[in-house]
Amino acid sequence: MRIGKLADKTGVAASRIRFYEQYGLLPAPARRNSGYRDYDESVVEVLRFIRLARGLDFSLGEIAAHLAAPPGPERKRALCRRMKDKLKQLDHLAVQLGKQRSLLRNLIAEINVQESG
Amino acid sequence: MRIGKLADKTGVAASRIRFYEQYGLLPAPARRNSGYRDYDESVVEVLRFIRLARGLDFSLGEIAAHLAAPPGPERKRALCRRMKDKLKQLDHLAVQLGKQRSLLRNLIAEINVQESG
DNA sequence: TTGCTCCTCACGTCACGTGAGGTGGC
DNA sequence: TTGCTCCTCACGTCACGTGAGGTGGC
Repeated sequence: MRIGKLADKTGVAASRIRFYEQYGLLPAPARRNSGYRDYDESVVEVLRFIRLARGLDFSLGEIAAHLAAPPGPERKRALCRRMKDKLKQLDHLAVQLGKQRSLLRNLIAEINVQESG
Repeated sequence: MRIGKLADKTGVAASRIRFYEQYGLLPAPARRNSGYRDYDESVVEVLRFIRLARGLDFSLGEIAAHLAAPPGPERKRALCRRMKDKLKQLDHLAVQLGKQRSLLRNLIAEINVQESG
């Protein structure tokens, strides 16, 4: 399958797929005589995993570390650790975001009381 | 006052202050014979405003637009509009963040049930 | 003289998106 | 032939941080 089809199937833009390949996240696929990339089905699952992980704000480096490790209980534990760390980061972010929002609401309330600014 | 003192007073790193000057957010200060920047007190307030606005995730472009406009009721209305827009963006972000967190919690729960991965 | 502060470039960061300029394939 | 897909560079994005290499000032 060509890159456009893969992009449609996974919801990952072709330019992004090429970027992941260059970055080393994805193996270089076979090429047709024309030079077009020719993917098989197995990469679909990998790309969907990457998409999920990116959606959870994992960096490409973290994703690469996971994909490079051999499957097994050790990798599973490492993944679990990463996810728990990430959850803590997101919790912290949520707190920050809550502060930003209440500060902003206060500022909006204030500005409507002042004479000018 | 030199840039180091200004950095201490405002909590904004000297490298960042220079960057804001180059970007056009801050007016170029006077210079001593040595070439050192020489600030007066008035810039402290401006920098603190920038710091507050950046903390609320306003872009430098948005901040520049506000600072470039002449003070008065029109600028006040524009600022109010910007703040309300920003609040909506932050509300949206909070929703996204909530989804990310619950997805992550589910994944963590799942992985502890599976045999391996 | 020492050591702290300051100066100006210039490059790196992160994860891509977007052209430019060219070609394959039905 | 048309028009869609694909190719490879190379540069832009955003808001800085971090050197390199040099100098002022007590």
